[in-house]
Amino acid sequence: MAREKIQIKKIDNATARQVTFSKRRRGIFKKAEELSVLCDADVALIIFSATGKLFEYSSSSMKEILEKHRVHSKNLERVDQPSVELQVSGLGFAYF
Amino acid sequence: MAREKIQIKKIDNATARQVTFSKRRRGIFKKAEELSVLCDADVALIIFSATGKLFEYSSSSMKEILEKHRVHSKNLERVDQPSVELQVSGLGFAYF
DNA sequence: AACTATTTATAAGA
DNA sequence: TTCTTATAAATAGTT
Repeated sequence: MAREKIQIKKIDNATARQVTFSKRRRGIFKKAEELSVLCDADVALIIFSATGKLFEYSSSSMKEILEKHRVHSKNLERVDQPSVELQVSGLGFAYF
Repeated sequence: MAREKIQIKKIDNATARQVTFSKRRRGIFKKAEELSVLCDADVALIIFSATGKLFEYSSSSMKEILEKHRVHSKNLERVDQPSVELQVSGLGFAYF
């Protein structure tokens, strides 16, 4: 989202991909934090880099959020996609 | 990020909070999807609204990502914050 | 739900 | 990797 518009597909160049990963990882962590604060939501974000490195953010206890998630997942009711463009390779769900 | 700059604190008005939650939730799901595609990363995002409703996104199998996370968490090595501004109430970690 | 002024995120370059 | 900056994208307030 900057000097030039880019296509959302895997970045070929490994160095460029690493740079983008670092920048966007920071960005999404910030978004997660803002969402949790602004909307009083509980947010957990887990990211594994292509090299297997783990990065995580949680607005409260990761352990508790994942446990709450486990309980909710037991009684899944409906599914929802995040947006039309993201339905190709991504999976968006909403459980109630 | 729009007509006026806002402070990152809980939105008082319940209706406004719900609207912002919906907008930003879509935004962060998109960011999660883009990050996973561009950087070949595996991403899991779990959001509980203030009313307890669960929304989740995962670039691949949520179950598998959480299992991989569980294994990684067993041997935590170091901690890292996402950004200076986000250290107040948020928790940012990186395990290697 | 749609619009748009403005802020924010970020791609490319230094 | 950190900084800069032009531009794309997200979004706050409004309708």
